[in-house]
Amino acid sequence: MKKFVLSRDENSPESFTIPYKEKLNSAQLEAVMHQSGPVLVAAGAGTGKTRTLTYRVARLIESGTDPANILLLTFTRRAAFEMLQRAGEILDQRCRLVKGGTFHHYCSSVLRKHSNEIGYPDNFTILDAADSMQVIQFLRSQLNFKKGGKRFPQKSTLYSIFSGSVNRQIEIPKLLENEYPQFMEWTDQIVQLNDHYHQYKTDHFVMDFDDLLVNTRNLLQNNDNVRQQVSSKLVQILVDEYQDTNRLQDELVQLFSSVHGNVMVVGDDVQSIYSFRGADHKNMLRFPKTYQNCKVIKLEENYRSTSRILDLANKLLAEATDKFEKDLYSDLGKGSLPGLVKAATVNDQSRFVTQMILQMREEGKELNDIAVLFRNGRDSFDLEVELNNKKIPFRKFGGQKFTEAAHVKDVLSHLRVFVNPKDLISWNRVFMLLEGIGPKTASELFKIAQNSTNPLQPDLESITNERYREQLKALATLFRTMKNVEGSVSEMLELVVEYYRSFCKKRFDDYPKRMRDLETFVDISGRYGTVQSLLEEIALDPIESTVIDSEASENDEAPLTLSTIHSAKGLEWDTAFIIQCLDGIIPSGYSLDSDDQIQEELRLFYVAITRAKNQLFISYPALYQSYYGDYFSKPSRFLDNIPESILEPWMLVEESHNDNQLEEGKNKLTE
DNA sequence: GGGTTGCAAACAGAG
DNA sequence: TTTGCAACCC
Repeated sequence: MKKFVLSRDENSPESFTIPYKEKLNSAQLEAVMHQSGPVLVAAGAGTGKTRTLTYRVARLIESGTDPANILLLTFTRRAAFEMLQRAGEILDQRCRLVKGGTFHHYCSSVLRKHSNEIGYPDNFTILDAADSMQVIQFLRSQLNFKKGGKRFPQKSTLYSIFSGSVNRQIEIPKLLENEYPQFMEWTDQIVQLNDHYHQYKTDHFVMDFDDLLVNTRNLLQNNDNVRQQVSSKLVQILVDEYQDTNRLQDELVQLFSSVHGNVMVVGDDVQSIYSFRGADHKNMLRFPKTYQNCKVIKLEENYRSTSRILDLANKLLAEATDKFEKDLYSDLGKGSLPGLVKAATVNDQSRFVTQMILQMREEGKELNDIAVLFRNGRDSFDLEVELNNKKIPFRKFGGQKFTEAAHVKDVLSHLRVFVNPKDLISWNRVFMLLEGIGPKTASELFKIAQNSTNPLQPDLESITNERYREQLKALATLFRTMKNVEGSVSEMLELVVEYYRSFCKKRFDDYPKRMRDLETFVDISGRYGTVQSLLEEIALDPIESTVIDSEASENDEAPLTLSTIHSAKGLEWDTAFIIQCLDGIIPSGYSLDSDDQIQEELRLFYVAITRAKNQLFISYPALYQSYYGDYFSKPSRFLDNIPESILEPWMLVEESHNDNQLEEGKNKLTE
């Protein structure tokens, strides 16, 4: 095919309203002003990656690119939202029209538009990881694999296998051989189960996260009309956090940019921390080879952290193998020496963090300039209690999500069958709430519902069992009343929540708290236009638990941030605490038998450290309390070779009335 | 047969 | 805090 490029009268730099030259360094400016063709921006931590993307969005719009023809792909929805908001502030509201979001979001919107081309209706629903696992579990029990008591992999393992195979584009047998040799004897059964899983998803009009990417890729690959239609609207494509994209996403970028070829990817290979999800930082190394005439721009000056924090980061990275050589430097002064805090117990660690935060707040620091970072969601539990006691408001990112809690899933299942009556797993959940109904009866009822003219008002004639006939009538009534208020998402949700109240009471000891959660959920559900969009948004961007909690509280002080390191990616704070830096936590105990995985844990630790602008505390408890008992623990191996001149040891001393003279460099704890 | 209940065991990271 | 499994009731 021939291509004719329509030229446009570019604005001259002088006519821009934004003084780009003053706001950006030369490398950033080059990236922002780049006209057309592929570009790779290799950007170290804190070198103004976000700033560059933000200004580029504004610049493109100023130069006359229709904002609706710009696609900004980011790692989280929040990141896209914040960047476009910033762009809007420096330019104007046109920036809101830019398409921004994650790969999953964008693919989902493409698929809704073209669902018929791939044999789906447009009301397909999205399975989150837990839903997918339930489907797998259901199919597994149907297939009934049992053989001499040999262990068949758990549903979560099966899910990782299926998902890994898709995202890395490796066949299942090969993947088993490489990563799960202990399950190789089950290869045939696992492959068979995967086939059933695929069949299930097409039969029941559901897609999992991976399907959003795969189906979009397949659609664009197999249907040239659609590919042209989609990619001709993507005049400029920007991809953030490119080091954490996988093979499949790489292919998508190629398809999206196939008409215009204007694609800028931005990333930092040493911040690649998502290989467990199939991310391959070699995408970055490959990029210049895949795209001919690709320009490479490096951002190296760090604008975030003081040099003492960078010294620690650089020192740590010296241990990393397989990376681009890169030394971060900054002009922000030396700053204070990062501290390595040894606490006696987990609770002492929490008291230290809490008291430091209180002290900083006293000195005028804002809580939202401070973050506490950790490896696993549960590593902050003790601290959360301590913060609550001291009435310090916080928001937590990562870990268990609000929408993953059992009571929320119960309620959502009702909405899901309402939108997509073929969703068997949700029906099962709905039915199994009823007294006397287990998996077997639930499947029977599902069949009855499917064979009825309206599955939401199933034909109950054939049901002889009086015991649940009444309950099923109540359920049918619920769906009928929901239909009546269709259009008001909050009202529909409220009906479900009221219906659910008695089940909640029966199922949970802490039912008042759970009901309060659900009521808050009703309150915030007004922001979703339709039930379908509520379900979609929630699957692709689950609500954090603390959002629901803080919605209820009246405190308007900007809160402290607690976050897993993974969720803290791309963000920065004046002060950061990294807690639970124990060997076995970071690096995670799961990673110890593979060198590649330990390297990834090291990069993760690097990401954590480079979140801090001014002050950094790394802490660990000397005695670690696990559910199984207490044991003495060793600080992270990554700290082994760090000299005290780079990371200063702190010790915590209990305040005592007859000893007021504390030595220099020591800090005290008070009750 | 099918549903419920109680106990032992394991527990990442996220779209 | 959830999940798998075995023993126990309708």
